[in-house]
Amino acid sequence: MNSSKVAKVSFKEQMLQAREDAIVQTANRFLAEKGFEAMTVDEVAAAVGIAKASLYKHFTSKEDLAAAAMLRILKQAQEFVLTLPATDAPLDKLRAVVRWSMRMQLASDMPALPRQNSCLRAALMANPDYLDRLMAFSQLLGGWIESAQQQGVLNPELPATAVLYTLYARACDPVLEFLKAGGQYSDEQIVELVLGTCFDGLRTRAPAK
Amino acid sequence: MNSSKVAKVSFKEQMLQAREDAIVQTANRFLAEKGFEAMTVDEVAAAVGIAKASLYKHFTSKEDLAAAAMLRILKQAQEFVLTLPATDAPLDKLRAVVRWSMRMQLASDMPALPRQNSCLRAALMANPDYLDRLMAFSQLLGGWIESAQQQGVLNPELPATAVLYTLYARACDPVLEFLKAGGQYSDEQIVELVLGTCFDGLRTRAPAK
DNA sequence: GTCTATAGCCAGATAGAC
DNA sequence: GTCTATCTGGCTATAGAC
Repeated sequence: MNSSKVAKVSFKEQMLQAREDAIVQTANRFLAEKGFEAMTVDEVAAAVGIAKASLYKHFTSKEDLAAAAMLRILKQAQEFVLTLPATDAPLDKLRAVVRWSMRMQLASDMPALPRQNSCLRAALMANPDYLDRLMAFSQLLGGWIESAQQQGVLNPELPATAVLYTLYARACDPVLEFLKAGGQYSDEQIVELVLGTCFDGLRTRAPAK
Repeated sequence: MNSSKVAKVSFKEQMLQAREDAIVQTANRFLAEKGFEAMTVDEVAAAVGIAKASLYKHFTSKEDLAAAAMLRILKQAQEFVLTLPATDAPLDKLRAVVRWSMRMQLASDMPALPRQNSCLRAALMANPDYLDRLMAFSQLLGGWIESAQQQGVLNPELPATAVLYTLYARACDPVLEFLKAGGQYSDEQIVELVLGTCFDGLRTRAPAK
């Protein structure tokens, strides 16, 4: 008897969690497609198929909802880097992370980074879980960057933070959108094209010695 | 008598034009700092020091106002490229244009490119003057890109449009904002840093033969 | 053309029944 | 917790006097 009650509660909680996931996933898509300001809570609720008031039982504000979506994508990024073989070279791991983020963007699953002067940014900076994860993720990538620089494959004259920001920025690079709108290239071609310009630049490479 | 009347009218028109320029310039700054959605017509009017209704005598809508600002920055870009010596190498001219756009961004004078799915974009695409200028500007840069590729200094394997978009995207690269927020580098250092990663990439260059 | 005042609308957030 | 219905504030845009 007791166990059935427990199972029942657990089932309810699972349903609740599943709904919350659906809300965040939907918000994530709208954030990726339209940005925080243009996204409305109404359309998120409508797309999920619930009333707006129900959504507000899960999230206290639009910023709170968007922050949950940003936290979700950050968690996914952390899960992704766990799948990378430890034997891979640091430079290859960095490339893999950028490739992953660009694929997410092309699939409309990557919300754009909030502007410096944005209310969403304020909400994120007030979220310790987000901040902690972002710092841990940045330190992981920062370690790879420094290793690659010591190995001589990544330009050692570049500040590690500048490299880090450059990689982060690929997740919201409008070049992907432009090339996709052109309709001339497949998603994978676009990813490899932009990945190449990111690491090798636009100039012609000197032939390897 | 007639001449004084003409002069008077001309003076009035000049004042009117000056006011309109002030409005567009202010709108341009807010577009650069907050983006189209977050900018309000109220704050533009307040910053200029006029009533909102007066602003609407000059521009029929918020989109119209923003389009005027986008047209203005495009005209400035066209004026800038006219100052480049014809004797400069194409690659140097491209570099100069990107440097100019990044300086404008750091000075909060460069409005962000509108998203593909934005009402501002629709207004711009409906503006023949803007479209014509954008096409002319793109063809000018496109010519320089192809020349640089034929000279072998710009990677000939990259599609010219991909190069063009990559250069355009530097004007709204969040990396500049991030590095500026860090407070560790001067604006000029940031510009040269990002210019370097754009053309030469993140990887270590093979030593020149 | 400039102003004050306001219309009209829309989106974020809430009240209260079930 | 979910819903319908509503409040509230802010923003675009306009009316009308001067």
